[in-house]
Amino acid sequence: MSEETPALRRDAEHNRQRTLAAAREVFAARGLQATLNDVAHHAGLGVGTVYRRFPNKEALAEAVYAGKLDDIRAAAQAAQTAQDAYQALSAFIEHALEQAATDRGLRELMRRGAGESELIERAREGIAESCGRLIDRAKQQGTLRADITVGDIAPIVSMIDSVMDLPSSGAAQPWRRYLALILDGLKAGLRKPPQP
Amino acid sequence: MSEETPALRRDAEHNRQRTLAAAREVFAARGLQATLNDVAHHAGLGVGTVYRRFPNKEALAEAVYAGKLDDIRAAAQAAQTAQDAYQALSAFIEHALEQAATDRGLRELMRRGAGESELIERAREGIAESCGRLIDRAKQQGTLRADITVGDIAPIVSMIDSVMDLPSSGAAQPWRRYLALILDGLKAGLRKPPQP
DNA sequence: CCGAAGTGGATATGACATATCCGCTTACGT
DNA sequence: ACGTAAGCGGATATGTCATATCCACTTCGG
Repeated sequence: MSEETPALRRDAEHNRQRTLAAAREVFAARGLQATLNDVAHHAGLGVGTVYRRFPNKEALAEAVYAGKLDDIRAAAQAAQTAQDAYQALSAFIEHALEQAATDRGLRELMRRGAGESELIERAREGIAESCGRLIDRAKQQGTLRADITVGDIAPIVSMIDSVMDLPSSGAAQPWRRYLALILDGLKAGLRKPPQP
Repeated sequence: MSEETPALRRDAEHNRQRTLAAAREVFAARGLQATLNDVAHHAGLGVGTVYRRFPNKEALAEAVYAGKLDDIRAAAQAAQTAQDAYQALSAFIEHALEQAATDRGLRELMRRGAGESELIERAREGIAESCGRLIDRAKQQGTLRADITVGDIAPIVSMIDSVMDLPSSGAAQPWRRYLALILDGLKAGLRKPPQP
């Protein structure tokens, strides 16, 4: 409330946008370890210009990804309205992974541990809560294995993530195959009966 | 044939062994990015001593992991003798992942792409060949889904690997659960029929 | 007991990313 | 138009870190 932004000069604002756009592209293509020099050059600007608007890479990354993470969180919340919870959960996971598939920076951000980025932390909380609700509901509907918990979502996402980093030889989006395989394994009532 | 090793002095040979042992421990615990300084210190030796025996970290890592990789390759070959190919394949994958589970360095080595280490390259070839045979045989025996290929093994291993790197909260070896989930998904004839 | 082999660890070297600084340029209110 | 505050560029200072070397000293072993 007290943080009055003094309004940027028009060219400065323009360059700020160019910086954000460049950062989005560079982070997506080369990951967060890309240099602010890289970003600046890709935007056709000097490094100084970038540092004038963003104190450091962390801040720039937050500006770039805050929106995307909110979208994902919102999607998890929106999934609550569906009547088939298992269906909604699957669709949400696939949706989230689609974002990750085209953005290496987002993948690296998602891999960050607990205290490494409170931006992620907040997103994770919201998403976990929504997923938890979906999971409970899906179990009640008898469509999800009873032994699945919220804690399984992160590992599953991480597993598919790792496939995306592989030097994909062959099919265009191999991760979809593996995701389908796993999601299928989560379904209730598909097990072969112990012994006939 | 022409490479005559001039036989080390007794203390030197002893230190070489200490270096290898320390490297095994340090690489296993902290990964290949650990410094040769770390290794030397952990062995109670000076850096110079380590560099006298191993020209660089790469060479030390090869000395450390050549054996382990050969073992894995051998296990893949040995699996051929089993009569149930699907069973043998599952067991082999689990065996390989058990090695990876306790050795971060090995995990990092396995993640290396094609041209990054010809040590891995050779191991990969042998393993791929053995797995290929097992896969073919399992399909013939009707125990493996027909759409699975050798190319699926690496991604699957990579997926489980990624779970091992996660800040495991909860069960001791979460990866076994996920491996079981996936292996189960590879079985033939478990699909729910399209519609009753 | 002597010379060759081995040792330690301080340090040179080289990469590399972060962030700053300041002379010059540009926007824009008057 | 013009003055000035805002903005710009990018060379470079700074800091970090791993690799590898060097050489005075120690130890082995014939």
